[in-house]
Amino acid sequence: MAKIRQRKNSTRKETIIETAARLFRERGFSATSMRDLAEQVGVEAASLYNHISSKAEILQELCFKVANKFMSHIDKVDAEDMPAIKKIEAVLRFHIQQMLHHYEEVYVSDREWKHLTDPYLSNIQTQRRVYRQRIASIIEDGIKKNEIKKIDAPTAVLIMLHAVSGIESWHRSKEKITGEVLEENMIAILIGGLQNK
Amino acid sequence: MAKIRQRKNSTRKETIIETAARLFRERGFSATSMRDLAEQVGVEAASLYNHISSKAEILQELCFKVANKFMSHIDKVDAEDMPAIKKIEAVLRFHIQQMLHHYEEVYVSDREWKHLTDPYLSNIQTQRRVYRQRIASIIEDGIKKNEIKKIDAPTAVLIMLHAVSGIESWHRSKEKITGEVLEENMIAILIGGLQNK
DNA sequence: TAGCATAACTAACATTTGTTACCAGTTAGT
DNA sequence: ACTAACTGGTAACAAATGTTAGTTATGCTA
Repeated sequence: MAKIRQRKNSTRKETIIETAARLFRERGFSATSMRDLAEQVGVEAASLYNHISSKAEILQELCFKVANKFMSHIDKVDAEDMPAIKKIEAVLRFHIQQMLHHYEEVYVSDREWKHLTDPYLSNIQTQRRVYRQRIASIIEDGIKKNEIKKIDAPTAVLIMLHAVSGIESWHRSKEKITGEVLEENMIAILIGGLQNK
Repeated sequence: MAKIRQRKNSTRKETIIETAARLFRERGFSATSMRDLAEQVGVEAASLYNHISSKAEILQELCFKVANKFMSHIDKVDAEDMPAIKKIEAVLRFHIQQMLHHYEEVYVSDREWKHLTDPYLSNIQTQRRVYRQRIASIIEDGIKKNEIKKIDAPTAVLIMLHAVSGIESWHRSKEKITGEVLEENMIAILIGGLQNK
């Protein structure tokens, strides 16, 4: 009887969710069937239900894991005492690094959260709204202190966050510059674009 | 016998495709069924096939319509005689305006092209690659002429194009600034971020 | 080695899916 | 008025979907 291929120190549930993240990224949540997932895991579809309770649960775990990670990071940054522009840079760098090193789950939770159902859907929508609002507040603070250009803060947030999701193209491209260089380039353009000079 | 609700001067096929664009944006291509679409159009699912030949065809039409539009615009811009940074600005403004005024189809073709099947899939992938490459070339030209910061051109392209897709959030937000103000803000940040000062 | 929890399998389910076949009104051109 | 092209409806299809039930194999611990 074929056992689930256990990747290093992770439970079977974690293995399933990691694999699902990859498939959800490649094909989207709706276009990924439980049989697709099972095949990639090396098991029959029904066997997945020994570890997870539904397809929806997988997406929930992915989305909330990522949401919590970003939320607690901005807590930390916001508590520190530094110029607003530095806070924005810290948040941006965190996003870039997460997209570099936890690509699949970050990308999926950003693109596929719409397929959650209530109450999880409302919950994640609220979290996303709050999160963007917090970044906007930091930007507005930076504008007041003349660290940042006089621009519409929500627009700046929208640009920042969406620009980062472009790292998906980087992952799929052949001739990659290194992650570090990518990060510095993105910072140069985006922080350069926000900063008052 | 219920007739298709004819919107102003458009054929039935166009009505179907417009409605499909809206649903594909809201729910994604895979999560939109032909029965969903039929209901929104005000018709039975089978009747749709009097006007289109398959679900896939709808996505194809959307994707290639948008791709052609962007491709022919960059042709025009590239042929003109202006500084590289101005060309980039022109391309960026076009993207912004398209996202403002043809939101559904632009957004859908950007997000859902992965669900095309060959030969359309390969075709669109090539077009997208070529398009990004052309923008990158303009940027590299601008760097040579010291109009643009010394940055990695493909990274700049990736930021530009993905930032624009953030306009989706703007469409869904309550307290909207006007489209014109949004455009100027995006230009300020992104062109400001690229420009050598 | 016996026992038990874990995790795999097979079979089947009720729905939903995209699509086709076929038929019936409607409309436009002769 | 006759015909042909349209455009709608109903019924049905095979395949795919998420999930459950029931059973069997595995491997750890006593």
